[in-house]
Amino acid sequence: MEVRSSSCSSYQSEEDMDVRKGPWTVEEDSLLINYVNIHGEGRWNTAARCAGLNRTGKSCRLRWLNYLRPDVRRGNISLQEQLLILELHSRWGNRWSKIAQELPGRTDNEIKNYWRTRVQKHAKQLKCDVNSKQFRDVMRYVWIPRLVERIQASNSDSPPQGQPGAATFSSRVNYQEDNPATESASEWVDSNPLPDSSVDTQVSPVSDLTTECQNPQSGYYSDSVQTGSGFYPDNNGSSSWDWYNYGQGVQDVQGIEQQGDGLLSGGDSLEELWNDESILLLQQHLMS
DNA sequence: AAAAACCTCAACCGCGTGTCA
DNA sequence: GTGACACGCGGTTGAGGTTTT
Repeated sequence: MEVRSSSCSSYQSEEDMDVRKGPWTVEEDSLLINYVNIHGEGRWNTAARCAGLNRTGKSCRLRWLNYLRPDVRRGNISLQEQLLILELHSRWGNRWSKIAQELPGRTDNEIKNYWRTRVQKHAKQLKCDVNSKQFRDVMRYVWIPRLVERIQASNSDSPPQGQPGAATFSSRVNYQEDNPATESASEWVDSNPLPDSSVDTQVSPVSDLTTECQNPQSGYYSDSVQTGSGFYPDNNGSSSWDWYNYGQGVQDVQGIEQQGDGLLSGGDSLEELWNDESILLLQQHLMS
């Protein structure tokens, strides 16, 4: 398809044009793809004009980044990705674009949506604020360790073929090969037992998350939960989270876990880590 | 089978920041 | 210094799809 360039010469402000909004059509997508293939990303207002799109530059940029970009990855968020999101959010808060940088192919929008629809839903179920200490503790001492266990299990049992939303470890590793600067959050945590505002510039060797997960005794989570060292929230960054008594948090949640078997049931998605009983137990604990 | 409730996610909006003339 | 413009980010919305009643 030919990229129209005639409209490029005559500038029309967005106010002058009757700018289109709403869902993109296939033809609009093609126009934008063609334009970016030829001219590259950036200068979105110009792109909108020169590609003959009756859209704002902002809209073009968003469409490209969230949907049309060739490396954008769609489909269910894998367990590994869920783990990364939880870890990174606990460190960086709602800095979605920063978190997205650690999940190649995922967009900030997607991660933000995931957080709002899945994670906040569970906070609601537990009748606590998603930013409350209680919910953070639950995430940190119950949810994340269970996710790690699930990842270990699914990795050691059988290839997670056919599982809903299962991006395999190998795909995760491939991401890292594609993007060597990307480090595993688990590894980061392992090598950074204390909060460190320098994390932004840190580049650690690429790790294979599989290896770490295959060895629960040496894994970060089991160690840290037992010893009270490890994954701390960051009070240096933009996150508003405070320091808190990590050891007490461990005791709290261990108490929850001791209240019954099946606190967290099996399943392949993060949602399935929760069942009615576990929610009830956690609610009771949070009330006390 | 139909209506209501719920969920997901693409897209929009407002605001802050950076750059340049 | 400052105004205009482009860009990027996080919050929010709403249409459409799915599930429940």
